[in-house]
Amino acid sequence: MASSGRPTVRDIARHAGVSVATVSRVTRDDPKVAPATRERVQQSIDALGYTPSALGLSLAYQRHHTLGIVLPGLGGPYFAELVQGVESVAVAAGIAVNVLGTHFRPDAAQAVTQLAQRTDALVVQGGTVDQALLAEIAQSMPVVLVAGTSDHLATVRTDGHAGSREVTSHLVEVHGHRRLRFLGAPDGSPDPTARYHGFRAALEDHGLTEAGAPLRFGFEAKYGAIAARELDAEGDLPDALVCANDELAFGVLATLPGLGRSIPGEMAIVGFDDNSLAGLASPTLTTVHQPTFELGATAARIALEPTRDGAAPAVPLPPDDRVLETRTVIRESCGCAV
Amino acid sequence: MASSGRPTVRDIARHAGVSVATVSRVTRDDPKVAPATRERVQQSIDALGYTPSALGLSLAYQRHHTLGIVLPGLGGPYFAELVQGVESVAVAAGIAVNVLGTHFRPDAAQAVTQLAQRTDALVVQGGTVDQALLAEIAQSMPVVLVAGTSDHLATVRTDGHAGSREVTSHLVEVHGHRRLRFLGAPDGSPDPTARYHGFRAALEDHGLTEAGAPLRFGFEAKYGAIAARELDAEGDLPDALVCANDELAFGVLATLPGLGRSIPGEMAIVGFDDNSLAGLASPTLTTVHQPTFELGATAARIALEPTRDGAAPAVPLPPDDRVLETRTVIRESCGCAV
DNA sequence: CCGGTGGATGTAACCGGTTACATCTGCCAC
DNA sequence: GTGGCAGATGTAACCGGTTACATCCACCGG
Repeated sequence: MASSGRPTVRDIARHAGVSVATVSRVTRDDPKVAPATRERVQQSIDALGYTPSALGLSLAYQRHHTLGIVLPGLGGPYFAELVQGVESVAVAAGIAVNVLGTHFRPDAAQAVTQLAQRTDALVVQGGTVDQALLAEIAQSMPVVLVAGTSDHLATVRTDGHAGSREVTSHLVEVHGHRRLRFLGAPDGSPDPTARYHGFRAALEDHGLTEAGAPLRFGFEAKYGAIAARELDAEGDLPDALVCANDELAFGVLATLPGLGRSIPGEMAIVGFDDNSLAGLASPTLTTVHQPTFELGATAARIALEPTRDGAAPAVPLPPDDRVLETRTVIRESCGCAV
Repeated sequence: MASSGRPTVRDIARHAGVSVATVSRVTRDDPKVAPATRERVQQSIDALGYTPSALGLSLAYQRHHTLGIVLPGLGGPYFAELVQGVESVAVAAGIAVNVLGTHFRPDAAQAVTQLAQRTDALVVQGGTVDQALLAEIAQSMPVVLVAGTSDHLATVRTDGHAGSREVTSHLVEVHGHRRLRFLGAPDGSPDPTARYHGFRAALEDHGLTEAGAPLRFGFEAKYGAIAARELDAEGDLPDALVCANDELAFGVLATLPGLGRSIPGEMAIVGFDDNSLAGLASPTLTTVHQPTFELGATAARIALEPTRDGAAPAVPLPPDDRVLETRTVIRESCGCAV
């Protein structure tokens, strides 16, 4: 039945009049094949259009040559850039990337468990998966947590607390703002939480303890727009708005001026991430730069390290905590002229 | 060596004192097992923490229980929503989704070929993969092209030409604009191309043949911002700007007003897609609604259809062309008061 | 008492690769 | 002429599941 479906090693072996071992040697460029035989096998391979099955290879090598990455969802430039960072490393190592979005999936835990079965290592965005589950998975394969902290896992993150504290201090010290609010839900994911705490720390540094409650919203641009409309409807705006990420800030930026409220005239605004849009919108966005691409690339490097030389037994990763630098980028939206 | 690594069927069989066939019957809920035996096997399974290997299952069933989706990249709400549509169908069918971003990958063709090996069906966004390659893959597995046309493939799309023509006509007929420009590179992907041609058709309908060249930019918000700065620098704005998607429109919206140019006062603007942000920004965005989620869901349904009952031999899909409805949504940014 | 029946279980082949080890060949040195 | 060796190739087991078919056994009716 060589006719149905894709040809297999045994089809090639029969066609070329050799054994499967020899065919395998040819496909793997094993030098222990006589030139004439190699030539004959190669012709059969070309004639039948043979490609080794990924499934068979995975089974034999006990390796999938695939890296899994778990995110809440695919929306927004942060995740897009993170994934690109991961891919840049994986692709260079000849490893495929498998992206899983957990947002809106009730069966996230199960989906991650399945993903773990189809991959050699996992890169997980903080706040997407229960840490107990992750710790268990991490016992049998490399798992790297991005933008989160853990006693048991390898982590890669930036210091959101310090960055947020610094940019908030700028608003208070340089521009003299005193009524500041935070936009973004400071619970759930570790990143927004750290940023909120940095914001609070800066306020306390300056004796501003009466800060209003954070505006609890999701992290996509549309929530920035919704928040902007609410703020406008409330009447008086705060002096400055510290957003959990740039996306939210753009949502505000695309809404408030249209409602007749000037930025930064009536209200200053700062973001977090330093998106590609941050330096281009008007006013340009004051924000905290974080190396998102590098975050993904570093996580991928750590995750793939134990898998590197073919033979390694995919040992679990030791706990570790790598912190990448952030940098405050002052532009126009805080009120600074340029 | 039952101690190292995950337990297999044979480990369970030994532990429970039965054959592998019986273990397999228990895991598959085959009724042909005596209750007492089933109980004993189940205890061994629980004791050793056994889960059938996805790899073994795939090999035996010749099926991956995985659907692949190919996109240019993960940026922007359009793709996020498309993926969610695909996932909604796949997850309900107990099928995993594997997302591949081809953007910035020099080896896109190879990556897609690999993906095809690890999945049962493919959903491909138009303009990401060479059609000849797709046609070849489609001979051995179901492939659905989203937002593209083809003589040889099953396709699902919306009529971007008609939608774009309609919204452009609105700008001309209702608001009397005569100097219109199109934002977005009208080559490469089929979607922007169709929208550009619809735009041109509307102009010709009204005898406006002197339209300027399209502003050739990518399709992310940042390019909207760049275009806005260029337009502002040029001096006089067109009467109206027709954007290839909402993202671009928001880039413009987050930039031009800050440069002192009012929208829609000095220039009207319309988008395409009807993002979640479209009704929230200010001015609210006039745009063409397209059922993005449904686009993904429909594509997934078609792709998975031949795979549905376990036994089917994954027959290639017959060529087909399904067109989903679009609807023009008039809001404020075209100049209409609300 | 014996043959037939059907339910429970085991054996072994198969899915598509890799690879340890065995075998076969030709050549060389003694 | 023969033993040893090395290089080329084949055989068969293995990775982790499923499943056609064989086997075993208890029970039944004649």
